[in-house]
Formats: sequence, structure tokens, C-alpha cells
Amino acid sequence: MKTGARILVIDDEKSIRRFMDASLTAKGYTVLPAKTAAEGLKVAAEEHPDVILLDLNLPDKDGLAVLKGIRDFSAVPVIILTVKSSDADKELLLDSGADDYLTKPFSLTELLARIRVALRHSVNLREDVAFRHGPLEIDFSTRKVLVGGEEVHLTATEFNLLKALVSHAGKVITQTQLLSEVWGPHAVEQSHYLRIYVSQLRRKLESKSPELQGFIITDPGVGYRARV
Amino acid sequence: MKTGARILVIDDEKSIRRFMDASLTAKGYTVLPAKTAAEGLKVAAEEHPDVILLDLNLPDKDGLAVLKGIRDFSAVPVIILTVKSSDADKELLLDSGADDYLTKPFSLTELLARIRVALRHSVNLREDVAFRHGPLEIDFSTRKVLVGGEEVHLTATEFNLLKALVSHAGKVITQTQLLSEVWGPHAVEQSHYLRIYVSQLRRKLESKSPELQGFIITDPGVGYRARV
DNA sequence: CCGCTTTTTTACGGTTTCTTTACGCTTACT
DNA sequence: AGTAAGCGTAAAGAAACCGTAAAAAAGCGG
Repeated sequence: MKTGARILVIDDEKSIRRFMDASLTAKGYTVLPAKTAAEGLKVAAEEHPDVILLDLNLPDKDGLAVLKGIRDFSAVPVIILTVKSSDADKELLLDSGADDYLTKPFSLTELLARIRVALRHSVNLREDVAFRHGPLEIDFSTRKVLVGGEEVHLTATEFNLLKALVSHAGKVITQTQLLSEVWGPHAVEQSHYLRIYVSQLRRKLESKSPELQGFIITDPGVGYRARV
Repeated sequence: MKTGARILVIDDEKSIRRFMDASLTAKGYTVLPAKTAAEGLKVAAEEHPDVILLDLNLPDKDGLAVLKGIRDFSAVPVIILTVKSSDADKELLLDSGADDYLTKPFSLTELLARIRVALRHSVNLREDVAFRHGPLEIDFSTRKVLVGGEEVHLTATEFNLLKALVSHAGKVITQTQLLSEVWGPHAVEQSHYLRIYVSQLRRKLESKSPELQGFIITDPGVGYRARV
């Protein structure tokens, strides 16, 4: 769903950058590393990352200055990482525009959860198009589907099926899985539902844009998948 | 920046509520206290606070359920306060829609700073004071509705429903969301209210201007949305 | 305490959506 | 090539959902 968010990691310690890179990449994020305050600011301005992790102890400039520099041109969520933990420090940083503050040592689990919160915020501020493929745009929160900018009306069941397909986009989803996700576990035998609704979905999507021909692929005897 | 923000404090311990009330009132906030999960949900739905402080150890319901209940109808920032601190707990809460997580004992300074961060987020999402679409004009501060320059009298419930619809204009709002927002979380099953009041709204608006036909769109099985 | 407004309850006809049924087509295997 | 299993599509029937009116109950101001 929120695949491949881009995370800028500003930290002078090589070991931390490598740890972050490994941990975050494993979760499907793209990591932009920066060794110094100056480099961090530059990357932030040029690459427009989705979240910034900022270490406070930088050699060339202190973290507060970096934070303020970023805030001059962007509202991107910034999470502060530091060993310091005095209340006054936290207060100052948070009031200067930081979105969160983690004191080392922190657990990776918590960091990842905090990143997801930060991403939620930045997604809310954007057009929250959660899925996009060619002319097809799907907003899961508002259940709106656009093809080539034009709205396509889908019934509740049609939308649920499309959602199930694209939220595992690229991977085959078995008929059993689809039936149980969309109609409920009692309907796992009713494979004809799938044939009917897949057919309707294809008709509605392809009539708006021929590009979407072949978007929903049948895997005979197994299930269906949406092309990525 | 935004003085007098309204903060809902959900905590069963009287001493904590009094401490929060004193501390936050001194900073110029308005405190809405709630002793139980049920009361908290009710106040959240009716008063639309700017931030919610939620204690996890409630007698009638666990905090996670309250958080999910709130998320059914609102994106208001929720800060979790708790003595628990396992990573798994934090992860679950943050992924369920919490915006921040403070482990007791925490300093008042830090809490206040975290509240300011939360308010910064909600300010960004704050809704406009007026709405306009074709011949329809709505002034949220005076609760007045004009169609083609002429005032249309709406009852309190009718106005609240219209407000809920247009403040997410263009997006589908589920029946559950609408019912919790307008009638309160206890009414999420009463979908017939929606049918009745949507019908009344349409009659009042469309009788003044035929242009408004099709302004409120039904999504069968899902909810309603106002055209933008 | 009474009358007015608003909300809630009750009822029913109409529409949309879901489910069932049916049939032709393709694919793979004997 | 024949056949059986699986898939795609159309169309009818059933069920769920929606819109509207009107009556009963509750709330409010005088």
C-alpha cells in the first residue's frame, strides 16, 4: 500500500547509517543517506523525502539548525534521534518543528511504528491516492476510483474486489483468498462470483481506457492478479 | 498561534484528571474531562476536541477499542498515556491510529510539547469557516445556509449532517462515520436516520434551486458524498 | 402546563445490488 | 479430435437497501 516511501537519514556515524539502511530497506523503504548537516539539507531540498530521521550530534552544525533549515522550505515530518534527553531539549526541538523525538537506545520496532505514524501525516496532507497504475487511480480511504482522471462508479462489492486485487498487486491471489476476503469465509466455494465480478470490473475499467486491458490477469485454476 | 485549543482527557483516575485540568488550563487550553471509555467516545463525537489524551487503563473498555471507535469518525490527534511500555503495545497502538505515545512517568514539559506538535498537525487539517458550491453557501460559524442568496432553515441535525457531508466534500463518507459524527457512536446501527435526514436535506435544498439536484450522492451499501 | 418544533419511530413502494441460472468459449488432457 | 474442466458474459429472479410520508414521542420556550 504505502510502498517505497523515501526516508532521509542524517547521521554522521557510519554504523548507524548502515544499520538504518539495512533495517529500512528490508521494510521496503528507500533510504537516502546523508553524513553531514549540509548534505542533509541539500538532499532534503532536492529529493523531497517522505520522512526525515535526524541525528542531533552532527559535526558541522547542530541538529536544531538543520531542523530550522528544513522548515524554511518544507513541512516534511522530521523525527529526531538522540542520546540527549533533557526536557528542555525535547521541548525546544519539538517546538522548532520536529514531529517526534526518540531517545537512544530505542527499539527498531518503535522506530518503524513512529515512521508509519509520520507517513500517515504526510499522506493526509497530500492527495491521498493510495494506488496508481497507468490511468488508474484508487483512493482507499474515500473509495473513489478514477480512470484517466474520470470517476468510475463501482458498487461496494466491485470496489472490495478491486481493493483485494491491488493491495497484493503483482502477486497472484488464490480464488479462496479473494472469496474469503470479499464475500466472507463462508463463500469460499462460490468461485462463480469471481468470474462474474472480475468480468464486470474489466468491463468498467477497460471501457474508460484501453490501456487497462490485461490489467487483471487470470491464472487459470489458481486465481487472479493485478499487474503492477 | 492557536489559543484555547480544546483537549479531551480520558482517564478514570480522578487525581490525573485534576492534574491535567490544572496544568492545561493554566496554559490556556480548555479541558474536557471524561471518566470512562463510553463517555470519552461520546464527548469526542459531540465536541470535536482538537487533541485527545487517552489513558489506556480504563474500567469499562480498553483504550485500543476507544481509539478505534474514535478513528471511525475522526482524524483528531490522539496521544496515548500509559504505564505499559512494551514494544508490541506501542506498535499496535501507533498502527491503530494513535499519533503519539507517552510512558508514565512523563514530564509535564514533554507532554505540553507533544500537545503542541499534535495541534500543529490538526491545524493543518482544520476545516474552512465557509463553504460554497453553486448556489449553496454555508457559514459554519453562524450555522446559516443560503441557496441562491435566500436563507434556508435547517434543524440542528440537518445542519450537522450537511456539515459532515461537505467538510469531506467529494469524498465518500461511510454510514458509520456519518452516524457517529452526527448522532454519536451509539447510533452507528441506525442507518434509517440517514435515509430520513438525507431525504429532508435534499428536499429543502433542491426546492430552492434545481441545480442542487444530485448534490448529495448515494453510494449504496457504503455511504454518501457531497459533490465538489 | 400547553403548544410548537424537532427527533424518533413506523410503514411501504421503488430501486439498486447481489445471487442464481444458463450457455458459449477456451484450454488442456486423453 | 473429442471431451471435460474452467472461464467469460448475459440476463433473470431474489434480497438488500434506499427514499419518502406520516404518525408518535420527546424536547423547548413561553
